[in-house]
Amino acid sequence: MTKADAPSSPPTQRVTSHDVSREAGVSQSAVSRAFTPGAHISPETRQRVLEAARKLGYQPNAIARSLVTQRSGIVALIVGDLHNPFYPQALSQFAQALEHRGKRALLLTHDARRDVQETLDAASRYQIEAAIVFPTRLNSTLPSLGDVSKGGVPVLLFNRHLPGRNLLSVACDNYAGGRLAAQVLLDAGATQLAFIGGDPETSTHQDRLRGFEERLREAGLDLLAAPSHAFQYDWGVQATLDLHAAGHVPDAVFGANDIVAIGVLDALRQLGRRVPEDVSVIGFDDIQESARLAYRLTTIRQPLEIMIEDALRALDDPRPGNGPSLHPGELIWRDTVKRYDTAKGQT
Amino acid sequence: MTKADAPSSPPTQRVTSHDVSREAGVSQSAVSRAFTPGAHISPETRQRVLEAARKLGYQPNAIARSLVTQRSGIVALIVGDLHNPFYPQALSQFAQALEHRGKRALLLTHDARRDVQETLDAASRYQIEAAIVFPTRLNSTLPSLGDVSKGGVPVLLFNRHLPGRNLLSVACDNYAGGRLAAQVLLDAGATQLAFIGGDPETSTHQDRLRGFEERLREAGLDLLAAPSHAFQYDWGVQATLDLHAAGHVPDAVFGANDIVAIGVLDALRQLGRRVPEDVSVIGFDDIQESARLAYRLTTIRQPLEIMIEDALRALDDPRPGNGPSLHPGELIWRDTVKRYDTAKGQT
DNA sequence: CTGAAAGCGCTTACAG
DNA sequence: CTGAAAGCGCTTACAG
Repeated sequence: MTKADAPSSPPTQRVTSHDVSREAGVSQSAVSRAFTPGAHISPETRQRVLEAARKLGYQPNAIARSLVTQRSGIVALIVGDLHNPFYPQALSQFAQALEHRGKRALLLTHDARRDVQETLDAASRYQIEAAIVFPTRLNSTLPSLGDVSKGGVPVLLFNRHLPGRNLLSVACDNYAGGRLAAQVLLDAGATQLAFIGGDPETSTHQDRLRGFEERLREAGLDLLAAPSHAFQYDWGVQATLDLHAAGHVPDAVFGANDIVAIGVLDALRQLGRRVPEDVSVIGFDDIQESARLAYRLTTIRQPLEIMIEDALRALDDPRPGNGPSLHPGELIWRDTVKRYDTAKGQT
Repeated sequence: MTKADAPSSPPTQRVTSHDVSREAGVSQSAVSRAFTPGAHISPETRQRVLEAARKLGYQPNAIARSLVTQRSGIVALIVGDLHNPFYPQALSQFAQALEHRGKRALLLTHDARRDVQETLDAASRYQIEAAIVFPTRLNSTLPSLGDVSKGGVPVLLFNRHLPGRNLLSVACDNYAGGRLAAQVLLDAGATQLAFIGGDPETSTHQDRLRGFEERLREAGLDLLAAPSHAFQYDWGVQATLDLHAAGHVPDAVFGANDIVAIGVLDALRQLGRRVPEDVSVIGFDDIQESARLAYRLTTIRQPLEIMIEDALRALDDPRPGNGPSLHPGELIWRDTVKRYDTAKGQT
């Protein structure tokens, strides 16, 4: 039943620690110890084992190891649709950070039609040590998420905060970011400020809006408008067009994230409005696309690396009360917000 | 030593098939059978087991199953840097397609500093059934890749073709795509055609260039220039600026991929050249960004879904001679190439 | 259809 | 330091 091997290839079939022990003339335990960092084994034996292993092309079976150690070393990365390029970037950085810690990332997708719980169940069969959930919209699936968290495996929400839940969470300080966006726009001399939202059910949308609106109110200003729908380019375009069609002409727009803000910019250009002379635009995330010469979007950068480090740290010590960690966003000045002095000159 | 449990949470500790068998009053084998689709088990017993399982929150241990069945159900997805948004998209679609087949994706990163072999070794410890490699530049690591392929686990290169190697490979027909790009640009009336390349060591770059150049030559034309460096936005900008600075003024540019072509567009705009009136631009891939109103890039779309299906099919039957599958690209007309009739009017 | 038992490839007390 | 042995949680012949 074995397929004919290519001439030069070894007789294959999986090579196990027994094969190596035979080759090295030691016990199977010794082979195991040779591959275990802190194990009690003489340097000579280890050397002999390692050589035999190399000769046979032996790689320890991580599956078997997981079974006995009860630690799989696997962390689940659960992603929804990846329309927002912010997430792929986070994803690969997570995978890399996990590897640095000797762990592996199991990639699972989650579409809106199914419950996240299903995906988490599937993941739990692989004895994952933790799960990191990249959100699209999670609201509909909140209840079940809590259970998993209790069930033993810590679940961490990336870039979302679910108030009142016993979930780990790492996010940017979106409220402060919202305030910062308002501040920047106010400094630019804006008085007619609009917020083009994303998915209104998400904490990112809500927190950014709240911070933005609050800061405006402190300045004695009301929001010109705050339509919301989805974190998508098309929506940014549409909302901007609608806004102007309805006679609401902003002199500053805060896009709920960069993808939306880029849609805003393209719509503004189509409407013949000059950025930043006629209208300032600021976004959130700082994705690659925002730096294109065609956009040069001023935005608030999420400190991805720090957030990821923090996420992994939190997962190492998943205290139930290890509430959301909030990281301040960083203002990235580019060309879509009127400069202070320019504003002064014009006001 | 067990940590104190939260009040409402069950006594936890992993629940196994033995726990379920006890609860259901059957043997452990019966529990196993209840969770095995085609197994010989009476509907009643299965029902009883399933209920007990639900009650206890039992999930079969996929790790243990893998050990005995010798099939992990895990496929490694090995990614380099994800600067090109084409790959994240492919990545998540792969993960999804694998799930549809009951398999899981193990996500591994590969940076240019290390050998792909290391990553493949790490993956093989998890008894992966196959590996799919998303390239950045693979040339330096070719030799080792062949070995793994022979070692038993099929390795498939996505979007690259390594001639003469015993590797599986799925890619777009880049040669034909190059010819198509030339055809489209010739039809637009162009006579001064430049190719802005990507990484010159990659098959995608080479094949697209070859097809492009060949078609030009058939039309009695020479390439105006064909600088190459990397599949990056900044390079597209730089190369275009350099080209013009050197006095090579193209009336058509083929960007080796969309990211490069978008850089070309931005540089052209900066130079004050009108697209497509003064110069036509075509790209390759059809990433999301290409559809932005600011770009509306005419491009050749890679048939991602078909390529992925084909990749998974090939992995199911990894015949050594299952050479590269080539899929034709699809021309996506947008606004960066002069229309035929327009061209006619102007020529 | 059902259960007892062997065994997948490891790790880890336990003796020596 | 080293080896023999038990056991991680399953699947799967083997009898019945």
